[in-house]
Amino acid sequence: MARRSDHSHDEIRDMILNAAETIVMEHGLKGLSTRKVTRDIGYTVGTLYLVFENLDDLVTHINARTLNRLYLLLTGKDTKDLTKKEQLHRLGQIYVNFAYADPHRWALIYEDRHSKDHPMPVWYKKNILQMFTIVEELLKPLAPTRTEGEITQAASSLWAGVYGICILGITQKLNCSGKEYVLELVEYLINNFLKGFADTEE
Amino acid sequence: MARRSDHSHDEIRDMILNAAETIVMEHGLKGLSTRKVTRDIGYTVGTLYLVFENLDDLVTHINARTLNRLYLLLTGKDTKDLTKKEQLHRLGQIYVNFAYADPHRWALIYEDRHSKDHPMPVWYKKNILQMFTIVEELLKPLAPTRTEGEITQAASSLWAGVYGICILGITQKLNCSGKEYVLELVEYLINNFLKGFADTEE
DNA sequence: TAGAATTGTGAACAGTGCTTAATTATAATT
DNA sequence: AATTATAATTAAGCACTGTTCACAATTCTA
Repeated sequence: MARRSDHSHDEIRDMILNAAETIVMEHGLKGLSTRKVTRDIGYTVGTLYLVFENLDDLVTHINARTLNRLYLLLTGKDTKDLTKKEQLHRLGQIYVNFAYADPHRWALIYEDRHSKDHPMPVWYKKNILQMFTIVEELLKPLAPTRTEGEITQAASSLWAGVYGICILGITQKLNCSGKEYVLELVEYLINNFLKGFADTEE
Repeated sequence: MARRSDHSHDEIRDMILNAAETIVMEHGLKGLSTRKVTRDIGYTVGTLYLVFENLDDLVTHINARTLNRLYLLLTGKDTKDLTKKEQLHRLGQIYVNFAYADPHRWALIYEDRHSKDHPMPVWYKKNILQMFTIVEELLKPLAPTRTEGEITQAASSLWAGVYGICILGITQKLNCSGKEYVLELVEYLINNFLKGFADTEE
């Protein structure tokens, strides 16, 4: 059959993304396959390749969604009554909670390794780096004397660190992997880092 | 043919590990397959399953090798003339250099996700955690008043952070991914962390 | 209503992990 | 030395994978 128009191009795109996301949440990347996804939405493999370049492309788009969701969470809460330092800790908590809420979906962001032949799309890399700018904005007022380059460096350093704790926790590579313990570790890292970095106590 | 005895059980094991490691170094986990590995050593698939449980088991053993190599590097250098703080920085440098020397092989450690059905073998988890104890030993004299639990926490927090920087650098998820920049970030993290953590300047 | 355009299919290709019956070379026994 | 037993290795097979593409089915246009 053809042009069933049961669903528009964009609708199918969304259906595929939703179905794929569900599979990932339940079974991780290993459980994801083109046939499963399209079977779940009542289509066949070929259709997927009308909407996405290939499976990697689909994964990239799932991750873009995840990153956007996370971004909204991180920037959403009203935190004007908190000090910058407290806001940074809050950021860490949201991050860890997000990761632990759907480990598979979150970890997928860091599972797709883009080789030299298949590099990250530019728009997607922006999505990734967006994260760090949130941290930069919070670090700026904590160290007014620092240059922009130093702020960038500090944000990269600290937030990559937070990520590291988080992923090692979720993949059971720490001596203790419960969410509470990971939250503690993140708090600990931020605290100590700030003692070395911040000019003020605000 | 049978019982060729061209190679002993253990020899085949090593041949498989070597061949697999080579493939991983050149093409990453995605390039690794049972057929390729066994073809490379002049055997057929079945033989692999005589020596390893399955492909995941093989990967685990590759990683164990990598971890041991790394452990030897981290504990090998004579650093008695350095302060504890300097030794910690040296540790970070060795770690980053190791990762960048063979990114695929190093990253493989963090690519095998063990699910609940297939958890990490206990002996292997020990291999992983071994890393952190090196850091603990260096942190102890820097903060003599802290309890053992706090030292463990600090080491986990700091070294998971170092790992995070490293993996995000290698997988191009930082604004700048050169080795030199990653070395800077690691130095930065350790420096600031120690300012918050250490009791002494030694 | 005929023809053009588009949408979706599903078979095919080359690969994957893993299992297992059959085969064969050696070692042990008679 | 001939035979039997044993263990090593294979090759075929299963159910799956990503990806492509000639074709079929449907709708739009003329």
